[in-house]
Amino acid sequence: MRLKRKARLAATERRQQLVSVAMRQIAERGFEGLRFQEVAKEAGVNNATLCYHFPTKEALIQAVVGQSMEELKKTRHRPKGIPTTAREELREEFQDLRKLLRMQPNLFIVLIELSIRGLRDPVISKMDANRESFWREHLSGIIRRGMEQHLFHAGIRVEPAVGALMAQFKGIGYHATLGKRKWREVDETIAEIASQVEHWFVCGTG
Amino acid sequence: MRLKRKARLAATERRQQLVSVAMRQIAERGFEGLRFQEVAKEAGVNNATLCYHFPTKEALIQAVVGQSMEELKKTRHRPKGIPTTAREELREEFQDLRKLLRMQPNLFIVLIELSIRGLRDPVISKMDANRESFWREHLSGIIRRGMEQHLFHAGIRVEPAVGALMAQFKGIGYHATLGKRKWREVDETIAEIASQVEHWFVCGTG
Amino acid sequence: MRLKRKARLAATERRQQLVSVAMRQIAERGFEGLRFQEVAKEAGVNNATLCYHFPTKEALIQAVVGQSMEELKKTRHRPKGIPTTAREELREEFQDLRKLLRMQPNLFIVLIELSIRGLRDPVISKMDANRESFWREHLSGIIRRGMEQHLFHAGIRVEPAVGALMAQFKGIGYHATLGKRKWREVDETIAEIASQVEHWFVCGTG
Amino acid sequence: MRLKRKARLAATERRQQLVSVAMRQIAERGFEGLRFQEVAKEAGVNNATLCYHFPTKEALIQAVVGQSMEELKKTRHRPKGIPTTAREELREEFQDLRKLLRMQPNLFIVLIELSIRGLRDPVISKMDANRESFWREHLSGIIRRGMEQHLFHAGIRVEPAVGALMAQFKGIGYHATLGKRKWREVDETIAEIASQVEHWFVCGTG
DNA sequence: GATGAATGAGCATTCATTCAT
DNA sequence: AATGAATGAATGCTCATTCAT
Repeated sequence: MRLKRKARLAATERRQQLVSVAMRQIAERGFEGLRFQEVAKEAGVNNATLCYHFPTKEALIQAVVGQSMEELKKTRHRPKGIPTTAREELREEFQDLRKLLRMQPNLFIVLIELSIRGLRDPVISKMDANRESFWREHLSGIIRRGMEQHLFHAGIRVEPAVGALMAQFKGIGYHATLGKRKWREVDETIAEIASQVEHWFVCGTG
Repeated sequence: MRLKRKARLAATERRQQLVSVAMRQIAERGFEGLRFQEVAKEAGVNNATLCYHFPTKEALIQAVVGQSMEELKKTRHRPKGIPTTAREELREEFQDLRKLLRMQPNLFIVLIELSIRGLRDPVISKMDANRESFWREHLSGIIRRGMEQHLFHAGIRVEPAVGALMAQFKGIGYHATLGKRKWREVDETIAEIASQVEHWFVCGTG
Repeated sequence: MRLKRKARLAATERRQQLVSVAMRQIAERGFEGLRFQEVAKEAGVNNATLCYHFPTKEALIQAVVGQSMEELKKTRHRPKGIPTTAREELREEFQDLRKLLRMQPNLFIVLIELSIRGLRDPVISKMDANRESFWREHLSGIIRRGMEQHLFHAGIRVEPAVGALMAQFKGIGYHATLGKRKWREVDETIAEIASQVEHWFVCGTG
Repeated sequence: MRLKRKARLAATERRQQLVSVAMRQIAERGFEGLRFQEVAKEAGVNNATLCYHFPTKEALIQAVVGQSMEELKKTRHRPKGIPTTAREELREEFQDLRKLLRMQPNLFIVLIELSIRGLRDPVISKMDANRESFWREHLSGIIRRGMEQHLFHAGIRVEPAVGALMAQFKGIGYHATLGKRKWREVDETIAEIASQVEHWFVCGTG
């Protein structure tokens, strides 16, 4: 009936929408480039409405970060019914990365921005450290299982290997995300590094 | 007469100083966190003096970028009197990275910020692309020489290999810079990846 | 069914409660510091509920003012069965003031705020003027009766005397309220001024 | 030459002007009604110019308070070449008050607002307390001198007398300022109370 | 009677930039 | 070369108020 009145959404839906918009805008303009007004405008609501749902800019950013972490977990913790070899687990890591890069490119931008913010903001830093130690554990597990299964070389020193792996994964994400590369090129880079790593870890590939 | 009399510096010296301060502040607070006022204050000059030397914020940032590139080149293009093998060239790439990480940690922060900015700012994007294609050429050269010298596997596909190398270098820089790691850990990561790459490229290491 | 089910109060009760809360908050933070949100929160109701009962901030303030006036009258117009002398009436004025200061300290803050508001808000100004002329009449009556009863000096000029009395009453209230004094000090001040006034008005005290 | 460019004032002059404007506006609208924008507009400068000279609203208010105190002192500490009796000193207190009320009516509004603010703001409270204890000393001195000179009754209890005096002075200021009275009425009130006090203090006036 | 969601108008403050000196 | 004073354009945020339910 009214022309002006915006469709009144339930709080959760509206928040979801606002976070979505904010996330896209962060990917476009960066954390510091995020403008309250712009988010509101794009969401089609008033400035104050945004403040109603997220009382401060920081709160909005936190919500975006929270959702990013959720999406990360969603990809990682999918059900794996069939037990696999460590070699396949390793391959899947690369596949996950590839899938994520394609389906959630904005997520990577946000994560990179987040890492940088971690340099200055101890709260973010802590979150980042947690995520990383969780990931580190995960990768350690794969390598150890590979060695137990006698699929990986016995001489692998787990700690440095995990560090290298993580650096490589980050490198792929960083290189792909900030370089505006074509999928083909990204796929090749992933394939190349995956082969290299497999060659390095797995027995009998030399 | 005056006690507090500001040393009236020559333009180039003052500019040098201002760029230096700006670079440090960018490393501390990021590009978007850079504040004209703060740079001026830290440099001990007036707000307007900064504007005199760098009429816009963009100009100041450009100067910082320019100097960053200079420093990058300085490390890269040092005189290499003795001709070396491709294998040694490759090793030196990793050594350069290691040295740079240690001696110019701020430079990496600026470079990462720069990459992100490249997503939004076409001027920066262009600069980044130039730097990257230059670097790509350099790495291609090493690999090709390695193959010509029959030190590297004949089957290496140069393009993907270079892509992987670059991703790995970036990964190391990114991982080391944004993770507040200890030198020991960084060194191990570099060593690990360097071994892996060598193992992958060089004949007779399997 | 609901545990947190808000008691749905009758309109008058709810209004009473809200005015009470508002009055306390005005005493705490001043008229301009009064926040709709805060009143609602302290009353345990929603923002909009407050607006339902008091459509504008002005309406809420008016209600507070109204209640303040009621409380003032309550103290003043208590039943005085026994006829008294003007001297005793005068003494009682001071006693009333003393009692009111002790029992309704917030009331004084509100009244002072109100006077200031009267400088800017003609509605308040009018109310204040009414209250004052009513009070003026009351005091005039006492003085005139004192003179009729030959208790007070014959030479008293009623108008200036009333003005002085009012200024002194206000002074006591103001001094006591805004100075965070101890009761003992307040009592002494009242006693001193009361003696002085009596000495001035009443025959045979010189 | 330029039409738009405002005359560029020296910092102190501009600050003086801004404080003046702010003081008038505080008298008109109260401390909380003070609007940065309005002050700037009335002073004929930009919003940001005001911020340049007074970085926060609080700073501006402090400046106004500071100047108010200055003006208070100016009236009080004028040179009194001729030595006087305590009786004359007392009379002069009332004369000072009368003069101040006439020449600096805004000052009283600011002082009353200040007292109220003191209820909530400990900094202001402290300042107010200082001013009051200074004033208390001053009045005590007069009374004591009066007693030493055998002009005042020997039985005067100094502390309560000073308290009463202060309350009466405040009452006069408050009554005159917030009641929009005519000078004639104010003068009569002052005269009345002055007589009363003198009658009370001074020997042989009964 | 009560409320959650939404809003418009307004506010202090920030910041890069300008200009006369 | 350097600066103090000044500014316009934002920006995040507050608050009384509205409205459909």
